Amino acid sequence: MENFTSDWELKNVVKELSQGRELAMQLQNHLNVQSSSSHETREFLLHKILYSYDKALSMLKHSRPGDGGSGDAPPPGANLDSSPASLAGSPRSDDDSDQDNFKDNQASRKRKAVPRWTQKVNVSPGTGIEGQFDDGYAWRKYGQKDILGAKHPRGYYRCTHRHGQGCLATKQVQRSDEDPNIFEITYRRKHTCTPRANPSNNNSNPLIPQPDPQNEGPRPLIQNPHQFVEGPSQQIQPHEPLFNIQTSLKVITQDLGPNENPSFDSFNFPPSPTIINSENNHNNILNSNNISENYSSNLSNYLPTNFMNDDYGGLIPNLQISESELSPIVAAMNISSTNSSTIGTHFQFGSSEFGSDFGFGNPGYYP
DNA sequence: TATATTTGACCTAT
DNA sequence: ATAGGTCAAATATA
Repeated sequence: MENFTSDWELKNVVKELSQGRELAMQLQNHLNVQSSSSHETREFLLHKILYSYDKALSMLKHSRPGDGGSGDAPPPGANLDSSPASLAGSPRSDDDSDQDNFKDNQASRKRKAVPRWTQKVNVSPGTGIEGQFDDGYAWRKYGQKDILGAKHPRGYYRCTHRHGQGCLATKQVQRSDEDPNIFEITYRRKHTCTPRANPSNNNSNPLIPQPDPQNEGPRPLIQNPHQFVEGPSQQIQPHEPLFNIQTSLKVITQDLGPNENPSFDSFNFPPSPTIINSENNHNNILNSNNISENYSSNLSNYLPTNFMNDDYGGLIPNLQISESELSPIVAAMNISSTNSSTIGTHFQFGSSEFGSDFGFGNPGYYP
């Protein structure tokens, strides 16, 4: 077990290191030339580099025994780390896989093993905007609960297309006790709804990644502009490599574990936030080789180039917010950002539950 | 009127 | 028994 449990892990380490090198070279170019690159750009590169190294080191340290890592696929149950405090008790993941206990009622009520991944979104303070991200998915709030030990209630959201299209994707938004500016968003299940190109979104957010129209249909919708109590409706997408950085918001994403990252994270900020994200690309990136390219393009422009969709098992988290609100918000963020604002996201994958569901539509339950 | 949110009750897992 | 997650009626908003 001291060895990498799987080729997959080894590849990831190599990939991370290669990526770090690539990024370092880019940074070098930026430094040499007085290019138009801004500090943010450089900082972004720096973050990426550090992240890559940290990640690689982390993999080396843990080199956990893998489960069955098969090939390139990410091993399903690895937890890298931590469970956020706020998420406290939740994750348990293992699923026994018994599905059995289903009562007749609603399967949906059962907390079964469902793949889930968490992202932390840091929003600049004072803006009052608690995160708004538009990943192109529409969410509808269906509940809110006070969580033991947490100062703020947790909001529960489901895909708006649940009934219409049977999309079972859900997410939970929990505001951090310590940092009110941080929201932990846990996604479950991937979207199965059909995509529908929504012009409005695109227009406003050019940066927004677009999932494939064919696979999943993320469509940018917005919903409750009005209230956001503790849980903003936001969407994050772990998968796509796009990060939008639109304002000065910075998004930092990290994935905790190589295994876990389902996909990528992409955040879209309508306006123009700056995002720093890490990638979790293992999965996402279908072509690992191109990763660097993607980054390059992203880094340079901060614009996403192409994404792939998530096909990764549907783990696609989203942050969503109403655009209408975003604009203003973003603007605010920009301002503040100068100094401090940042939106950071961290992904954590949860554990376990990736088993079979991971791949796609899960069987799980349908309404 | 249609759609989204709020909120208490209900259900399940621990 | 308790905490977390979901449902669904009531309410709010466009």
